[in-house]
Amino acid sequence: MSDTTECHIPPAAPDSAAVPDDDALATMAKAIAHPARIAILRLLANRETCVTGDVVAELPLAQSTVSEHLRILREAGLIQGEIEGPRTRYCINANGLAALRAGIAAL
Amino acid sequence: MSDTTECHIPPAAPDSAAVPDDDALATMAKAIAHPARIAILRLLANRETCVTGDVVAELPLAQSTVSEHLRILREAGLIQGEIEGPRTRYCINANGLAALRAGIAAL
DNA sequence: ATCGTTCATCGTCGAACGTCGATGAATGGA
DNA sequence: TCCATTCATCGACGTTCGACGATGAACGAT
Repeated sequence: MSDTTECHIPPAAPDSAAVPDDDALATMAKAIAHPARIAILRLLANRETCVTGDVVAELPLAQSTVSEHLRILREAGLIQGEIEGPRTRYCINANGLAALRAGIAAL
Repeated sequence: MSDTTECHIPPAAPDSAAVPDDDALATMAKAIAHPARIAILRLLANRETCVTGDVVAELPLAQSTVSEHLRILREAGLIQGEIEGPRTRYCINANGLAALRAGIAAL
């Protein structure tokens, strides 16, 4: 059942795209308010292999720094990570991204 | 010819919605990454009177703090201000907001 | 010409951010 | 069982942010 080559996003809500409140929107905006985190989002959107080590290899930053950026994105709800043995596989959280878009659209 | 009750947005580009580069996107995202600035954008979107003093009156912040927030939004290209005698009238920059939406959409 | 109003800018101070190296927990392989 | 790999967390350090009061420039009215 486990699929190690694909990040399986749980079904969750299909695409309700609920508009977040101001604080949540500010948090999500802050999450993408850094070039490194934008690069990470782009990386996760364009690759199916989204293990932490891969992200570290693509960025000119220390492993601890990348881990911190991943934490910020995860806590903002824009990505999600699942532990996979000794490593962690990250992927885009489509719902979070939809909420961000909805929040911006509602401005 | 001068219209003191309406913020006349210069025609500019209709709605090209060019996707900004990562740094510009990060700057715009940082601009809305604060509840007070989100509140200001909402204020400017819902009112036709957008003089600095009005914004100050609506927020629980000092005049200098609001002025700083307005500067950040202006430099990010999300709002624009025109001097009108002793006061300054601000309004939404539709093109900047469209660029932000385009940048988020392209993530 | 003088005064009051309006607003941007400056200086300051504490809090939060961004980065790094070091450390340690968890896992899988030898 | 022991070791190597992977990653999150911690502590430290410098930078940036957010807030304020004070100051001064620009303008209109008297």
